[in-house]
Parts: sequence; C-alpha cells; structure tokens
Amino acid sequence: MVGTRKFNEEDVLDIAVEVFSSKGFNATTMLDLAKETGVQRGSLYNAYQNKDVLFFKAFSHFTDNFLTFIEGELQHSDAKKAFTQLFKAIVERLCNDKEAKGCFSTRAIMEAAQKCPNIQLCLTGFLDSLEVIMKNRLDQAITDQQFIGNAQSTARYLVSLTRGIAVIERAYNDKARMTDIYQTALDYMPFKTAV
Amino acid sequence: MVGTRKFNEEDVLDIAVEVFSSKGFNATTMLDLAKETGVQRGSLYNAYQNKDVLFFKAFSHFTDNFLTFIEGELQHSDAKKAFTQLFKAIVERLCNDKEAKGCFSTRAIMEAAQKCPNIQLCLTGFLDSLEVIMKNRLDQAITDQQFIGNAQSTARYLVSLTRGIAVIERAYNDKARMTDIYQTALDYMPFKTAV
DNA sequence: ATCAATTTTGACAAGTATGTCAACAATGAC
DNA sequence: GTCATTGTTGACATACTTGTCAAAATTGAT
Repeated sequence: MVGTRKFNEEDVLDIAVEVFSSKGFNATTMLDLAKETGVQRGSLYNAYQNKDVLFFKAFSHFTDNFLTFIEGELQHSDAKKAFTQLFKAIVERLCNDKEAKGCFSTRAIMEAAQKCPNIQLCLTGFLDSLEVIMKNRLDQAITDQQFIGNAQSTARYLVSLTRGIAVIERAYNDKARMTDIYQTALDYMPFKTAV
Repeated sequence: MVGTRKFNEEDVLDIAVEVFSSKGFNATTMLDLAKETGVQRGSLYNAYQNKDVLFFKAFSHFTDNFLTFIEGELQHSDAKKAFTQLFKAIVERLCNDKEAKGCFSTRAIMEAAQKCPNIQLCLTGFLDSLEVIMKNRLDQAITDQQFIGNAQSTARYLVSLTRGIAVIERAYNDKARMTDIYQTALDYMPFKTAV
C-alpha cells in the first residue's frame, strides 16, 4: 500500500451504523455521514462507491457485532432465564443508547429491503442467522428437558418478537412497556423448570 | 362553495395510503403522489399544505378504516378463533395487496414517528386504539372463561406481535412464515376451549 | 348570464443530494 | 530522496424535491 487511508474504517462503520440507526436509510445523507464521521464526502465516495455500498458495509459490520452479542446473552443454563436475559439485553441496548436511536436492522428492513436484491438477501440472511442461534438454543433446551415445543417455529416467532419490540421502541420509547411485552411472551412459552 | 374541488378526496387519500405504504414516508415525493393520484402537485399543495399534512390526513383515513376492520375480525364467539381470524385477516391484507406494499402504520412508525410530536401522538394513538380493541376482546374472553391471563399485558404483547409480523413481511414476503408465527404465538397463549 | 370564490395549472426559485473530477497531499517501496 | 500509487479536498455539474405564485379555468350562487 502506498497512499494509506487516513480514517479508521472501523470507526467510520461504527458511526455509520449509529447514523443509519437514528435517521433511517433514506433520511441519512452522505453529508450526514461525512459530518458525523469527520471524513469528507469525497473520501467516502472514494472508499465506498456510494451510499448503498456504504450501507452494505455498515450492515455487515453491524451483524458481525450483533450476532456475537446475541449468542453471548443466551449462555444461561436455564433456557427461560437465557431468553429472558437475551430480551433484557436487547431492550437495554435499544433504550440505553444515547438519544434513542432505534434498531438498525429493523429500520433497514422496513426501508431498504426492497431497494435491491443484494440488500434484501443480506437482511434476510441476518434474520436467518438470528433464527438459527435461537433455534440452537431451543434445541438445547429441549434436550435439557427445559422446553417442549417446535424449536424451528418458535425461533421464527421469537425473531418476529424482537422486530415487534423494535417497532414499539420507535413509537413509545418506553422501556417498561417493552419489558412487559417480552415477559408476557416468555411466560406464555412452554418452558419447564429444570428437572 | 364556489370553486369546487375536482378530485375526490377519498380516492386521493386511499391512493396516498397505498403510495406511503409501498415506498415509505421519506421515499415518497409529492410528485409520486401527484402521478399516482392524477392530481397535479400544485393542487395537492393547495388542498393540503405540504407532505406532512397530507401524510397526517392519509394516516387518519387509514386508521379509521383499519380499526373498523380489526374490530370486525374479532367477532367470533370463541376467543382463540377470533384472534386467529384476526391475524389471518391481517396477513391476508398484508400479502394480498397488489405488489406487496407493506404495512402503512409500521412503516410510518419506523420512519415518521420522530418527525414531529403530532405525528408521534397520532401513531401511538393508533397503537393505543389497537390495544384497547384487543384488550376488550380479551376481557370478554376472560368473562367467557376462554382465557386466563392479564388482558392489558397480553393486548400490548399482541399489538407488538402485529408489528413484528409486518416487519417479517418486508423481509421475506412469505405468507406461510407469517402464518406460522401467529399460530405459534396463539398456541402458546392460555386460551381455554369453551366450557 | 354574471360574479366571486376557489381550484387548477405550469412555471419559477431555492434548497438539497448525488456523484464526478482534477489538483493536491501523503506515504510505502525502492 | 524519489517515485508511483493511493487518499484527500473542494469545486462542479446534474438531478431531484420542495414550496410558491400568478394566470387561467371552473362553477355555485345571485
């Protein structure tokens, strides 16, 4: 490498995720991204070709972090507690971020999914991964005799639940409401306390 | 009235709802609305002041229809069947519309809620109404000994479920998946078949 | 039929966003 | 230290969107 990039790509993508999360895909301009990252617009165009590509990169960056985060929160040996902890952490993450930004992936799905097949694939791929992680944990729970039900369907259902909570956050920005929702959902699920 | 409006306001709002549903708030331009409605841009500005107001009117128009629709689908005397019918109808409505448009209110919440306090209020007001309708049906179910649980929390949870399904529609546009989700959710709920 | 109020129409101005480019700066390799 | 390569910078052209306005058209009321 000869001319080396001045800005830290990691930082820029982190900030891009923030900006896209809080303004949404369409309302975010390259100028916004330039201002927030401190990188000139021209440099962004040089590094990424355009907004779509930058979004794409930011999204990959986000999913890498998020999926790791999700898996980390499902570690508790009691299945119901594991999922409770997961949702608790998701809600914390949604609410505790400075100035209520909103869920990056949910906003992306609502706004950008239909934009192009690549982005659509990348978004469904993310949800699929989420589903797999949850399904695996549920399979484990079944093995541990802590859950009786269809792991596949339940995982899909739980993925949908995370999306619903993300929408509720946008509307009410009320942590108690979000907590009530996932607790109600988890209480209804056929978990069994360990034998 | 002297100079009478040429276009049918009802029709225009119907179409506006369609356009906002399929493109989202930000991506919808006044030109889009003019093209789709066949009403000149200038006339739209004359009738409504700007995009925000037009959106506001379209939203009210939408909620009037939607809440009536929701109540209509909850008529079945068996509570679980009533809610199953409701979700079935919601999914139909989401999927059967020409060229997969997406849920108007969910898109609005994700994109427009933070725009201004008025719109925020109007969106939460809509969700609140939805919640009340569901809570009333659940209260009835409790009276009928068809349900045991907290009507308030469950209603909120179900509102969130409708939002989650709307997001899933955007990502996958897969009716079977959406059906699986609400069936899983309803199967987990503490309904009792009538005594 | 005329009038007055209102809508419609198309053009205009201003602002915003995108994407490109040429000149310039920086730096690793030799 | 020079060079070649790449990144940075700010300006530019283009396109899009919004909102306004004056002139023209329309129509209910008289």
